[in-house]
Amino acid sequence: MSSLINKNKKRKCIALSCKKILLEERINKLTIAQLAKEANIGKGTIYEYFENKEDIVLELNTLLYENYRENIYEKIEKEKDYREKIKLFLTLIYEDKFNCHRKIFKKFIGITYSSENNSIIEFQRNWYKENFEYLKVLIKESSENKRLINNDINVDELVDSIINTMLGFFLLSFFTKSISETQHDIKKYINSIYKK
Amino acid sequence: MSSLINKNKKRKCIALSCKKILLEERINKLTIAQLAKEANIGKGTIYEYFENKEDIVLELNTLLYENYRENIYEKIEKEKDYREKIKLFLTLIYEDKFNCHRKIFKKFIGITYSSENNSIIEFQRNWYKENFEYLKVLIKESSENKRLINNDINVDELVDSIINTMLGFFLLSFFTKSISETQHDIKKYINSIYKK
Amino acid sequence: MSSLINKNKKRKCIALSCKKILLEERINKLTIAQLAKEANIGKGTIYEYFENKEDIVLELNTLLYENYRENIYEKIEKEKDYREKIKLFLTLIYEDKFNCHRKIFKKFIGITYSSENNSIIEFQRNWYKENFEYLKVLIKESSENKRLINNDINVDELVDSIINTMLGFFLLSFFTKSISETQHDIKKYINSIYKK
Amino acid sequence: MSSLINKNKKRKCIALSCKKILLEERINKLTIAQLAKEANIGKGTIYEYFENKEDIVLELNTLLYENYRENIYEKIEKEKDYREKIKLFLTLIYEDKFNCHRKIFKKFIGITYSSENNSIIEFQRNWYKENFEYLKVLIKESSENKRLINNDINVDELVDSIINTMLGFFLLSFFTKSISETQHDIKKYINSIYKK
DNA sequence: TATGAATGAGGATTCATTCAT
DNA sequence: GATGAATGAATCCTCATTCAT
Repeated sequence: MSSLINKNKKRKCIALSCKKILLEERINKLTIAQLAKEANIGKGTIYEYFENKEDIVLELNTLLYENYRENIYEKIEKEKDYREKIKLFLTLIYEDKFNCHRKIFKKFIGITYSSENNSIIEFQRNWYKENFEYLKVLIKESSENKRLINNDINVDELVDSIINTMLGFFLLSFFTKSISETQHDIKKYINSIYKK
Repeated sequence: MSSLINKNKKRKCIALSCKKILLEERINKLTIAQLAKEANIGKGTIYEYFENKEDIVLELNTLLYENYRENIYEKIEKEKDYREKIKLFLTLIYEDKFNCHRKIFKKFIGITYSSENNSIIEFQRNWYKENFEYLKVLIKESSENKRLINNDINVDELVDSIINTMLGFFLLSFFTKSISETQHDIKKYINSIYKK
Repeated sequence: MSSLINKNKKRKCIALSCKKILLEERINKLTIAQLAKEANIGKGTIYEYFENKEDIVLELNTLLYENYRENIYEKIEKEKDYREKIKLFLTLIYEDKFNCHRKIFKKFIGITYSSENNSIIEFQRNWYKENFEYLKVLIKESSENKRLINNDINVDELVDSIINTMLGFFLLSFFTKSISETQHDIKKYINSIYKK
Repeated sequence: MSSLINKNKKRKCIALSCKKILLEERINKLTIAQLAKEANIGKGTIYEYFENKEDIVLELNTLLYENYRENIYEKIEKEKDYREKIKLFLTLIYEDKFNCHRKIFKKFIGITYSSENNSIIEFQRNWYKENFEYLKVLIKESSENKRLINNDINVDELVDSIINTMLGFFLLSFFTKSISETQHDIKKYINSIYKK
């Protein structure tokens, strides 16, 4: 049992070693040899813990995502106003402290749409579900206090569209806008779904 | 002069040969040798027309995108109702006839977020600009007839958020929803920005 | 007949175009494509005038060597003192105006000892013969005025050893000494074969 | 520690496999595939021990040069007469037993003047220094017994010129003279620097 | 005579993976 | 469990050369 825990620790350790390299290089420049060196272990050892490279990147992404989530959930908790909570939910990723996370998430998206790895697809589905549920609660709470601009809208549909929009903003933030513009525009967007 | 035209034709021809392979394989399984065979030309010939593999995929993507755009613009033209035009703009990509386009676009997104190729970044920027301008016209026209649910919203911000949402829907259509659900949800989303 | 002359002119023209590239790149970076571009002719045309790349470099080397020879012969002619003539014969190559020549000669030596091209071997043999004869005359003349330190030495042997030494100086000038040191040392060397 | 020794042994082993091929082919015909085959190892293995092809040839040259040096130093030691020692120093390379060495040294010179490899330049510099120091000792000893023909000459300059001459003889031995002529002429040359 | 598009053999190099220690 | 030397398939890309125009 403790062996399993150790195995898990080592997995994390290896995956995190991968982070430094991935921040500097594109994924297909990440080599097992390089990774082994960075993690101070033998090349063969990596295969004791991972099936392949994508697995490692998935593990890294999961770790970073969990870290990111904990961080933002905590912050969102502290905020009392629900509309502001929602804004935080969509914009905290653009804070400087998440620069690395953003870069890795970007590369992970690259893999997601290049490979056909099932674990990755699974991760994406879970990401959606989690965000959906979390945002749904926020929206419901917020709509009790603030009136949504559209009274008739189905909450599920609204939540869904917000998540889609959030994803779109994230993706385009790498190409068409600056970070601060993105944050600003997201806030405007959130305001636009509420009555004045 | 005619040589340049021919050169361009050949570029297209080679890029299109790439399509068949790309539909079946992931990008890093697309080899120059395979492509040369498919295009019935020598490996060296490919390098007369393209700098590298990414260039070819970019050309293919551009070709398909232009074809897609012509197609949908034509259809949107025929539609009289502006809200419907917008719906078409966001949903036509999910029609069966664009199945291949969707698959290639997906792979292209994979490259976009994996590589640091400047031409690809340029393509993304142009994609955004074009869509922004096109959609802006539609929104303006539509808001004259149909009243937007949010009277005060800045049109640019609205257009921007719709494009972001459109992109988000597209990306998640590969993982979380069926094509028909996606289309349905997009229509609901568009309706939600108008008064009843 | 005039066709032959033209053919020769073109050969020279192509070979000279090769110079610019060769000064910047190592020989195996010199490509026919690059050369054709520089010479403003078609790739195929080059094969009308040359058998292969080594042939072109040989032609270039020959051209430069002839130019160099004319130049130094002229200068040596002007000098009256025979010991000084000999010094000029060995040191003029290190003048700034022959920088390019030196670089090309160096690359040519690289080819000489890498390939087994017969024309190149022939060129080397002729180079030796010519220099031998030319230097022999100088030595003879000089020994009539200045007394050689070694009275008994066979002139042929002396000439031979000087040419060998000259070659050695040239080769090591690329690695172990500065140009000015080389020139200085050569002069000392020449002085050493004469009585004070 | 013993790993380092083994690594070095393997390097030598690979480099020596290169010898056989190099004796038959020119350098740019020496392929990694061929070399791997000859050395009975995988192509990839070569890259565990060497950076590139030039590195391998440098290693081979170094090995052969060390072997050659040991050999001649031993022989020179046995000779008592210092003038004869010097003659041996300049002529032993032309003995039949060094036929292979000579051929490889020739090819190495080809690389030296074709490439811009720093390690190779370093090798050349060291070669000069070593020979200079070694020959200087011989000259000094010899000049105590035999009187140099030129009493005033600076020993350093004399040594330098002899090395240059030695190099020149070596280079021209591939083109203008037979081995035996070369040996003969070198001996004459050495005699010429001494009084009768 | 001149061309330059087309070629494809060929080579360097990479790197995930294995397996004996 | 850990290792890292050995591997060789796989791939990109080059470039001399040809030949139809």
